Amino acid sequence: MVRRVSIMDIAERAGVSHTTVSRALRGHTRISAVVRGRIIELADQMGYVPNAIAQSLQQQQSCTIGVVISDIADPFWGEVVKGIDDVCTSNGQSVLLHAAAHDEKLQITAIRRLQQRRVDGIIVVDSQLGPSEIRQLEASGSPMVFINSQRTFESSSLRSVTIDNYAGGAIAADHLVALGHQKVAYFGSPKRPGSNLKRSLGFIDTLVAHGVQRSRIVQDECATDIADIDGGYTMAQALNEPGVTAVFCYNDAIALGALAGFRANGVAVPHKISVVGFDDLAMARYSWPPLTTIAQPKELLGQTAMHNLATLIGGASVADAVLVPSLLIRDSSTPLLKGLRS
Amino acid sequence: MVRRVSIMDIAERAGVSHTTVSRALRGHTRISAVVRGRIIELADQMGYVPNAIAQSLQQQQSCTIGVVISDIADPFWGEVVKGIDDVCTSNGQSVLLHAAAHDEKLQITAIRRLQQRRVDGIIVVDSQLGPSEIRQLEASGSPMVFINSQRTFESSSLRSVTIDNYAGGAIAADHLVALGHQKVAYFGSPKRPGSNLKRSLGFIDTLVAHGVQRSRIVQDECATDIADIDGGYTMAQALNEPGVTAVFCYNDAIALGALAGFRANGVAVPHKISVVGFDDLAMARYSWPPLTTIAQPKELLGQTAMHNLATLIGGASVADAVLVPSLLIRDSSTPLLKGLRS
DNA sequence: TCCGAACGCGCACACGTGTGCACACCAAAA
DNA sequence: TTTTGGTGTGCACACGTGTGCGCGTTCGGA
Repeated sequence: MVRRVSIMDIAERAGVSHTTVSRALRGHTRISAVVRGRIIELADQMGYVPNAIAQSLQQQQSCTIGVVISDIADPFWGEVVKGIDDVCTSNGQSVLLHAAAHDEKLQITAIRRLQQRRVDGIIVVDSQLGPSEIRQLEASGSPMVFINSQRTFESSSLRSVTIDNYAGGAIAADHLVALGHQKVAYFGSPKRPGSNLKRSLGFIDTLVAHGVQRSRIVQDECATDIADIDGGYTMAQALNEPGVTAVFCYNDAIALGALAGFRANGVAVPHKISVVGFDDLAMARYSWPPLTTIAQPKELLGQTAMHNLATLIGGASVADAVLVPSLLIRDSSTPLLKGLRS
Repeated sequence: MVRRVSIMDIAERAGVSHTTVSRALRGHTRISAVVRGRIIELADQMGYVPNAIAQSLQQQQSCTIGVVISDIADPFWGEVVKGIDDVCTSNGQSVLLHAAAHDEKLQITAIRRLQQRRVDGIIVVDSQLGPSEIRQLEASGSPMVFINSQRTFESSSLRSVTIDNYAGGAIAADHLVALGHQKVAYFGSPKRPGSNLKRSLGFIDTLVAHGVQRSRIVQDECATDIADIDGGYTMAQALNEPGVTAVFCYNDAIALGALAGFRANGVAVPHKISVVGFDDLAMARYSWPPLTTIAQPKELLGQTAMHNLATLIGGASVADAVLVPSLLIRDSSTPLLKGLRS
């Protein structure tokens, strides 16, 4: 941290007290126009940059938001963070970023470090935290909002913003059943146990409600230590269930990998098998074939979380938010009959 | 910022001065074992969280790194930030993120805000800043490192970490010429004038050196206000030069869009046209066809920048770093003869 | 001329932490 | 007993900023 000019330095040069400088720069009333003018000019000329650290200490607020994120390189979370950052900058706040892979301990230490930095509030993305940690965090008093938490929790002070994963799974099932598919697969992600379970449950329940037999729904999961897209590729290659005509994937990354995996196996999408993703990544529109997917409002997710966090910080209370996903039909899914014809 | 227990509170409860508490918690010598034990226990029991803001003010360093980024949702920058964050967390530092689109003014204001926060150093990614701004920033005294800056600059104190864009373009040209292509196109990105120019120059110079006539090299550019991938799509659709058998794209996003655009036009890749990208995004391996590309060491870019920034902060000096890209041959490029045969 | 009000500014403190210096205490050596 | 040296602790300050309160000055009205 470079030594920089302070209001004391300006005060000395201007022949006034630092109090006067502070008031002049902050546009306080009851400072004579001449003095104010001279101080402002002097500050500019001396290259004064206000010390936000000292201000934070004095004002007891840092105007800083902490964000704990499982994987910053994931394009999905990138869009969410963009939404957060948008609201932050328009609020005059800054974002303190801390990565913490899908791991309880890492997330807790990240949160602790943010609390040391006295952030005004914290957004945790893809949280793996359970009831006991939540209770502990409640006690710490920091306003917090969880985006797409992997575990549900009850809390009076901590809030969540979530996509309706169960509904998303149901929409995918509706879509595939409407296309005539009767034997389907689900490609899951064990790294996100909560949302994975809900998407699969919504999917399976709805299939069953439409009369699909449970035995005709097969499930597979990625290894936990590989990237989603690689997992999708290997699951597609490994799929060895005769008669499966459609796959619903936990997310677009898995689905995009699956497209490549099926292609490598000579299984035509969508003619032999339909593929449905989840998220609507920027890439999904341009894959081959363009991916049918359950779209999440990614930036809105971040913006909503940030808005709710801001009201929490303001002392008011907000409700948990649940955003709804929507079906985006492209070319990777097709009616069964058309598929059989080919 | 919630009111939290301070070392003064602990001191009062322990019946000692805050000095003693501070020393006990920091593991200072010459504090009796009994007193230290009691203080540590008390701190734990009272839920003490050290105030990093006060520490920063006292120590004159914030242990915080500012990052200015053009687009956090861009998967390329996501990987770079990951590299930065890795080094930061292992150094015990935090990352203050500020978005600032491809715009000089925005980047300057972002830097100013980071300086107000008294970050120990700043990394600017995809900078558009010219000599006059650079000189201004030099005067501010903050250690800074630029990753893939769009404009070259001379500076005694500010450092850069760059991929060798010219060499990357040359590699692409070598590859395509070796495959027998004699009429080629370049799909550029005006949003990044510096790297765009270098990649195209390296590409064109090398083509010419290999005997390709200048008139047989066509160039196109995205609109500035749309996403890369959309731009690639439209450029591919608009390409109306008979005889062009290969395209080198500014980056993978444009190339992936181009793959879709050619497909929509019924132009087979690589049989009718070869496509080469730049970056090696995670997706590039799984596109159809898998994308030949000039790979950048993305995480290494971030790590190197962070390492160099750390030494700069430590008062030592470092040299500018130039990392070399490498050719990754996949299926989107193919020999011309084979292409003609189909 | 006198008095109250408004104005312009500084003193002193607070925020939470770390540290140089001094001081008190105790044990061992002279 | 005095000196020396080491040990454990507190005082007072610093970091840079904002603000309640009080003091001196000026101005307008009676």
